[in-house]
Amino acid sequence: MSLDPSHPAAPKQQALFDLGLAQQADFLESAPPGLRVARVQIETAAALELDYAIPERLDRQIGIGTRVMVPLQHQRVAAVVIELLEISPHGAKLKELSSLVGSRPMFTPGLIKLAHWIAEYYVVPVNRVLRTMLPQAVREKPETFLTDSHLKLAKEPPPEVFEKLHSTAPMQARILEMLRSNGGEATLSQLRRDLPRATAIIKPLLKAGWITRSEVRVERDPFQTEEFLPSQPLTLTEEQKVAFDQVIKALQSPKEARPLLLHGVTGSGKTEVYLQAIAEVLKSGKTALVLVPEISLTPQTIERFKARFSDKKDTIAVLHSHLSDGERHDEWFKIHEGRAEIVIGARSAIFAPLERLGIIIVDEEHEPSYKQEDAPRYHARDVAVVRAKIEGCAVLLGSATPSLESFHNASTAKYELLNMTCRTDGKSMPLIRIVDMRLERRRGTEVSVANAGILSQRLRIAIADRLEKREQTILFLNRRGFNTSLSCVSCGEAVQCQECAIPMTLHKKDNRLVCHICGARRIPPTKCPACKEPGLKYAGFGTERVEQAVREVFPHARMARVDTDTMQRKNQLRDTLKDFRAQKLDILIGTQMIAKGLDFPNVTLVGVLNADTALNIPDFRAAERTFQLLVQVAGRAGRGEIKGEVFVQTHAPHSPAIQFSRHNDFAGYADQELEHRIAFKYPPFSHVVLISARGKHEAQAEFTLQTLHKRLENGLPPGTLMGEPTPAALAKAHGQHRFQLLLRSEKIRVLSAHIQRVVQGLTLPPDIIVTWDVDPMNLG
DNA sequence: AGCACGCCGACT
DNA sequence: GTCGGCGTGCTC
Repeated sequence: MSLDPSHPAAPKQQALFDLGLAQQADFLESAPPGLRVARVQIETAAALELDYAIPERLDRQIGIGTRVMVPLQHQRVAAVVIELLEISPHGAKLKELSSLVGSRPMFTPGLIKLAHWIAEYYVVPVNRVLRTMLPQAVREKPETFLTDSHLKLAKEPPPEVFEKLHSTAPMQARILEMLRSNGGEATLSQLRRDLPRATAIIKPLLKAGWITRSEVRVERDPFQTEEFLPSQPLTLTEEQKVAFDQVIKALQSPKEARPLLLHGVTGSGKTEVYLQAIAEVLKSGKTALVLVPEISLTPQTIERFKARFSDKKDTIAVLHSHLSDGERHDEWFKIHEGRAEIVIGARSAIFAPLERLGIIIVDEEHEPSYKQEDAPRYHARDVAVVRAKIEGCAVLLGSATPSLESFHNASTAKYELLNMTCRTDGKSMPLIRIVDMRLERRRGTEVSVANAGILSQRLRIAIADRLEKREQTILFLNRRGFNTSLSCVSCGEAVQCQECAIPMTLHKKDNRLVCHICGARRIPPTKCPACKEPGLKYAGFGTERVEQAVREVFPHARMARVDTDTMQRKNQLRDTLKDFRAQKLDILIGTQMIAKGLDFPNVTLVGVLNADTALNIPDFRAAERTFQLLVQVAGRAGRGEIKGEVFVQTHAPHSPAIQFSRHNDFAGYADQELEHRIAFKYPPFSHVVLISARGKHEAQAEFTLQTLHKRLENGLPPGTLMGEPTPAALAKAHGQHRFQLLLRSEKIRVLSAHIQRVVQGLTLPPDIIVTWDVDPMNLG
């Protein structure tokens, strides 16, 4: 991949084509005649389904999923057609649809079904779901493409004309020459690169008829400046072949096939299986949808797809949060107009309007980022399974550390399990060494004392060894800042944020205490804000402190810190990772950002500085998260020729998450964890619904939730376990007090329906916000 | 009686 | 979401 710095925003010229082309309504052939009534969902009004008559002039242009404008009282509002009928029960009083929005249905019938499923399952109004399904730019400014003027030499001007122009209008002559040397055509923006005033100069030429002008669309392509070296399919290992054959079977009879769960250890070549499966899908004229977590949606990931399908890389559409509105609009329309065969994207790409879907792939299916944190609070992996069912296509979930939900579904034969246990390079998994920091502290070696338990002696020796061998090290710590708390020696209180109930973190670079929830900053106090005594003591360490410690111990090592504090500048992360890959750096210290998906062949040592952080979160998934994190982080070590080594520093060396990750023993870990889950009726043995109330007034928030609790008790479906309203783990955030209520049930559809009933008749105090989350990923 | 205000249901 | 109907309660 290379970047062309000369015209970073230069529109891609190959993508020019006539504006009118895509607007032919070829989908109409399938619209059945005789259905005169359209049932629509009003976009702005929750659960408002109304019937409208289809006027003659729009006959056969209206299908399920068409966006339309309809008269509603005295207004004209946007709506989506969800059903076509012969007659309406509302008979005579039907008004007529006003007009179409866009030149073809914005939703496929499958997506309309999916929207209703989501609405019911997650207890959200369907209009909210439909809204989420379209990117904002598509919803608000559909079909607003960037255009350019395509200029063509209409006829070759005779020499005397040239001569005359040269003396009377030299600029005009120059433009004619430019066109001639460019094969008789060019775009206006091309001309303007050399002649900024070209727009005005071409006017007389157009008038005289020497050139013609036509408006063409220009794609805003997020990858226009990048080149991709074609790659060939790799030879599959035995294990990959077995997995691949199962995928092929599913592709051949998708309606009978179960969702596939591909459990492949890090480095087992899951992506190669995806790529070859997609190639099969494309061969049969179908399309493929690939979901990846936002964090791994890096240029490297996309490069891999574009490189493999380099002959048709223009048929790959990419959807993620770092696109500009314009780019997202154009990528979406590329899919909408049927010009995309492969879509790669983050969570919301599950709503890509692809037709003829052959397969949906969800990579890293265990990733919590697939859960949307605001309404509709859907889980893209679960939505993918439902969409595949609706579309009648195959669905493949992949992970080195499957979620227990998916693993359980595989154990109970709802899903089909495909295992890949070996690395493709035949290398063994890295050695994982557990360092008991309690012993380390007791031992009190001079270095560990100086570094307040940040680097164990064993890890320090290992780093020194790598520095000597010119191999690289990654140090991982899931906390930013210097110290993680500032507490009073007298009363023990930690300095908290005014708005949130958490201790503030010291960021030494600008000597401020920072709240990691709301971002509030304050100068560190010298006296305890609670008891007014002096004597405040910092404790706990973050990445900033680690960087200092490592610099003290290894003053000559070249290192960089990667967290949101250091990666503020655009492209800074990319540049740092590039330097690390080019071995201009010896040590990379960082948070989440460096834990996942990265592949550096020369990294032979990974240190997890505090494996306990994730373990101590009050959430029934804390251990599962820790296990996943350790296995994924360990996967960063030894991707190249040399065997990797991982040091995991912990105060809880015997905890199962840590012990099982040591041998990369997923099955052992899962068995053990599932015993807990079944004992406490937690997922996957139930579905959880988390209801919360928050507001400025603590008592009011609590009372609201208590009232809701009472209402839920009335007619609570049998088999539902309902807790009591309790303060949330984060009891106060952004100045609002938070309470929560946990419900569990094996029959989530029944519970959802009950919550729907209770919630719809709810009138809330104006300043209290109540939310409900079906299958939450965060309890707090 | 006349009017402001807020709640609630209808909107096709 | 927005509008209008209707009931309540206050003012003239």
